[in-house]
Amino acid sequence: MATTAEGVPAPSFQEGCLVKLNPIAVSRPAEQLANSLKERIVEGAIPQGHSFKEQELVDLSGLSRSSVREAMRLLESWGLVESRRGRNGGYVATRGGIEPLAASLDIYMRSGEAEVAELMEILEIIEPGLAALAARRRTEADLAAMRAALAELASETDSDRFVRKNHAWHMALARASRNAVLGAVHEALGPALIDPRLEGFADAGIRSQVLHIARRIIEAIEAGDAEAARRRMARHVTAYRETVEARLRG
Amino acid sequence: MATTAEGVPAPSFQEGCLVKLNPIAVSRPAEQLANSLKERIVEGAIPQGHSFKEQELVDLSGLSRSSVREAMRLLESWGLVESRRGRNGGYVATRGGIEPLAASLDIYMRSGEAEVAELMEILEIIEPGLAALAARRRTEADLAAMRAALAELASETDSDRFVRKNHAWHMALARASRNAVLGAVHEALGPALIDPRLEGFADAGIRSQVLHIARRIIEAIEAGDAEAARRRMARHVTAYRETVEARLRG
DNA sequence: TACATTCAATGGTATTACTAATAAATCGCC
DNA sequence: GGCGATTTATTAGTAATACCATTGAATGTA
Repeated sequence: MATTAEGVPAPSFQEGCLVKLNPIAVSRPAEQLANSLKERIVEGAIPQGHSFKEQELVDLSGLSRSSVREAMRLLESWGLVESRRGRNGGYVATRGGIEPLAASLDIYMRSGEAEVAELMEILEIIEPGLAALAARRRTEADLAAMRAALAELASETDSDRFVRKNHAWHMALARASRNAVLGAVHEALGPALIDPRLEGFADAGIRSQVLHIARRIIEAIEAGDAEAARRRMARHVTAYRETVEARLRG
Repeated sequence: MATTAEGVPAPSFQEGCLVKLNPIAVSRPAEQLANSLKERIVEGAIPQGHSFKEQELVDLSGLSRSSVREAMRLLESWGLVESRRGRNGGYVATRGGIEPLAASLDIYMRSGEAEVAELMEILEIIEPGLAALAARRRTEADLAAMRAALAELASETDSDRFVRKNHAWHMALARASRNAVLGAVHEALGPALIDPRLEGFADAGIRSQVLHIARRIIEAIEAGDAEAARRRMARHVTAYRETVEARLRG
């Protein structure tokens, strides 16, 4: 992104515009600096591992140390820099990992923005896809992890813990899919699905059903049969949704 | 989520864990305050619209104004408070909207963390689901928006703009699905899918194919035929992925 | 009453001082 | 010369303070 001498991001996509008005004057120095640096890090103009000094940024931007620090805290919360104290310290540009995304998902879902019904829809859409991907890509380690999670699940008789361990096994499957974004979405669904109204939900009948289909899904994944894995998971999740809906209505 | 007396989030899903160590002591006052308030806002203990004064938080927390402000900036970046200046100003607790999630997705995807192949996988998994949901829930306004987007698409002959308008029509469909999370994921995919290697990709043949299948999908959505919409979209996205893959290889 | 002015409350920014952590540089001992 | 302990320099973290900018209520005036 183009920037002015002050390091403030210039408005983009307005080159041909004669009267350029910024309807909402952005007015916040820290935010402008943060966005400017964000763009450069994201598009690679600032390489991974590059280190800034706070003072350096103060001099370059003309802002106060407070504002520069504010900008850096934003970048930090976006996972784009890490701060290091002491001699040879500074802010190191780093690859934005999956954590900030997972945190945002977590907040969004737990804020009650998303209803349980919406979350179930997401499960119903992505889990069959994840199962299919897992069938194509699973390693022996993935299989071992899934089997271990399944064994944990099989030995659980408490409803509440069963629900958590069920989620753990689904997470093992998601990891085997090697799709980080969908994996993060799936992971963030977990806490949000623990609805207080579902207390004591997983009775013996439900537990045995879940265990049975889980075994069949793992078999398909082990065999590398993507379509079978997808189909079985789809049936599983749909059945789960219907049971949950009945429970929430009842 | 459970919190300690200090408001620091307790590690979740570690119930069975005997030795729970927090490897990195959280040590940061601002972060602790931010997390504490985050939990309370997310779980509703602090209701929407509740207003804090900066000074109030300074007194309650015993931290300096700088640290309190730092915490509030974090909450702001999470979309959980909005700051208002002037008399009767303060920080107002607000529902965390979809924007921070969309921003995180945007950063994650544009950081090169996600390969184009991974993004195509996501499309292939969620778009058929979105189409099915849209078929069940579309309003007349949704249909009008999709038709308008389609008309825009039909009149476009430039490859680059065609790709953008194609994404716009898919967005209209995603909005009709009324699933905000998947909609946000889909929206964030857009910029990341504009790969420089796909310059001039949408030639006349591809454009006419895309238009044809788009019309058929809209027909299915209009008819409320979820399965047809899903099927047609699945075929469409798979075909699109294969074309893109061929192009990227060639 | 209606409008303009003043004033008070509050977040935004800047400056300064000090603290804490870290790694390089130095010293002392063998 | 080399190695460990100590010192020192550099840097981010925290705090305190002053002032600016914005907002809306309170006040004054026609």
